[in-house]
Amino acid sequence: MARKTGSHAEITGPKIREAALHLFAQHGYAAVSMRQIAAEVGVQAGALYAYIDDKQALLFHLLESHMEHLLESWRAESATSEPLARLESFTRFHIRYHLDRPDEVFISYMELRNLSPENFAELEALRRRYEGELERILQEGSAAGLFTIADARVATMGLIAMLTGVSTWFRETGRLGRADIEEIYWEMTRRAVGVA
Amino acid sequence: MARKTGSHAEITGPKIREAALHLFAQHGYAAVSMRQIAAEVGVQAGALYAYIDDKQALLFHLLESHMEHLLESWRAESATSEPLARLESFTRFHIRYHLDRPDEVFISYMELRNLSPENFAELEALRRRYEGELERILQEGSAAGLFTIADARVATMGLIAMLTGVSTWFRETGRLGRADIEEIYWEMTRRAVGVA
DNA sequence: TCTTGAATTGAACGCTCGTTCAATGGAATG
DNA sequence: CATTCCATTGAACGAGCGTTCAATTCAAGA
Repeated sequence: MARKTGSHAEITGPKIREAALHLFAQHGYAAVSMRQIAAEVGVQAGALYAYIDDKQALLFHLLESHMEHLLESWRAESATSEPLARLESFTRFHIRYHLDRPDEVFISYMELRNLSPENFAELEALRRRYEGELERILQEGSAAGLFTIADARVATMGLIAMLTGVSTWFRETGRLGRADIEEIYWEMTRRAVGVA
Repeated sequence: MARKTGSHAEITGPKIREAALHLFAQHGYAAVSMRQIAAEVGVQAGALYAYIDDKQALLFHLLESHMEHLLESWRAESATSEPLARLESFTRFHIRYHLDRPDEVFISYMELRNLSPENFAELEALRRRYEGELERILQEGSAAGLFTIADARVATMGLIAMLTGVSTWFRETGRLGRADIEEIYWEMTRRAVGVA
């Protein structure tokens, strides 16, 4: 047998990315074999290479499109309002987005070191752009006398780490719902920048 | 040739753990081969098995002793004083400890999923105990009316994520020194729990 | 219905993996 | 100096790795 009944590039392509995303998140890039990905898709390992150049490119494109989609989504939601409202908007967006995509978030932080140097550099740039969005809010709020922040860059890194961390422990079936989490984290964020 | 000149168990044993720690942190557990570790130590791969049961046990013992040492160190430093001072003490301790051991910290957060279920459970328990130390401070401070916290557990997770995150971006040669970082993070922590 | 081309198979490539173990040579003891 | 013991070698094991490609079969357009 060769071509399978009902086989289509538009179906198999996305399926490969989904399977890879899920498996990479679960076991780690290095621990997942092309044969495992293929099995999840329902094809033989060789078939994957009609869709990807190699394993490395598969990982890179997953991370790249995650970061690009993150940036696009934020820019679509971000309105040009005053700093405090923008900070609240960013905080809630970040939490929501990260809770919605635990696999993408996980591999974006875990698998950076498995990228080739060039791919790593490109992803770093995207990550910095996203961090820059928050940093700019903090700087503008600071300049306007609304926030009291010793260092915008450090505050950015601290807040992003805190907010992103939610995806490592939050469980949909847990004691608190998403709305509760959003509220608590927003309060902590607001206070951290010196707004009572 | 067999036994090498100057070979000693007390030397090779620690060397293996050091090499593994460093390589796991750099490339990830799954991406590092026993032959790579052996090469770093300066022996053949087979020699490692005089010191460890298998690769999995090597990882586990690295993570286990890191967590145990972290707990011991905190308990040695932690005095029974009032909550705000304890919180400050914890904050500064956590930052200092994590900046001092970037490799241990890295693999402790990255390689949990490469542990067998039993080993994972044991490490989770240690991690929870450490988190519990902070959570208790927050609860006591809350009960004493010193802190204003919506949920001690969520605040714990948020603060630990923020504080631990410092080790992902801090560079010894950077713009700010350790003392600066400690100060800024302590201010953010203090504010986050509602202490002006 | 026939033809063309796209999607997939399955075998094969050369390598590397974690792990075992008999053999061996240096260290330690007396 | 002889002996014992310990640390290590180096080859070997079977398995799995990422990747390639000729062969094959199904889908789709004429």
